[in-house]
Amino acid sequence: MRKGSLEFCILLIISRGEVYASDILKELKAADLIVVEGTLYPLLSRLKSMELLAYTWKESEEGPPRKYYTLTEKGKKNLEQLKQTWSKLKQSINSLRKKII
Amino acid sequence: MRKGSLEFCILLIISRGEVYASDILKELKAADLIVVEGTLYPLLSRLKSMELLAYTWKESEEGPPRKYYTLTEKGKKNLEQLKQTWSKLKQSINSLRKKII
DNA sequence: CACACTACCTTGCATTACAAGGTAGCTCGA
DNA sequence: TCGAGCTACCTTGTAATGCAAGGTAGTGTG
Repeated sequence: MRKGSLEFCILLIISRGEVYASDILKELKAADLIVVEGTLYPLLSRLKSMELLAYTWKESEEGPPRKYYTLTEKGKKNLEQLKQTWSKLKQSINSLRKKII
Repeated sequence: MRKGSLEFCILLIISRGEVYASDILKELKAADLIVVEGTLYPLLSRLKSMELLAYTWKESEEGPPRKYYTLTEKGKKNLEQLKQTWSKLKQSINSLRKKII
């Protein structure tokens, strides 16, 4: 019915610029969405294998290297799709709320 | 993360007046939400066992009797909760969309 | 009385998210 | 120089959600 709004959020965040997992978790937390590592990593892997995301390893100045993610062309298209899906879902729920018998 | 927007939709529909399963499916379809029987019936049972819904059997003028559902007090409270959850999710996603780096 | 229709429900599977736990590189202080 | 702690990655097992497919039974109609 709604195909995971989390995926939508992740793609939104990555669309704004190269980030690595901890960045994403921070952004989600800032937006008041609680997500844990055990959810995020498998999802990133899945999106990678679906070719919606690409990553490059980058050295960090403090600690181990990081995987920085970006959207592929396919990922950008998919994000546009999800924006529409989301907008439709909002409309549907709105119509259910307004329609009082 | 979002605890099923479908449950929200079902409760919304039932909150507007006594309905039976096929009514709900029609309403969902009218709102452009595709749901099938195999999804709806187990969900209704679950909501019943959670005491959010109650039903009464009613004779039909054409065909077998129907289960008409209504919200319990608990169900009404739960629906208010879900309205808030939904509103927060919308805000969260909005904030992610607006915030362009 | 058999067939079609309506309305109920169940089973098995795929996907999604979480809790919990595990590996390994890097830095810093003793 | 080495080990404790941090950061960052990932995996496994489990619960919940939703769908596809199929099944049961009452009712009306030709």
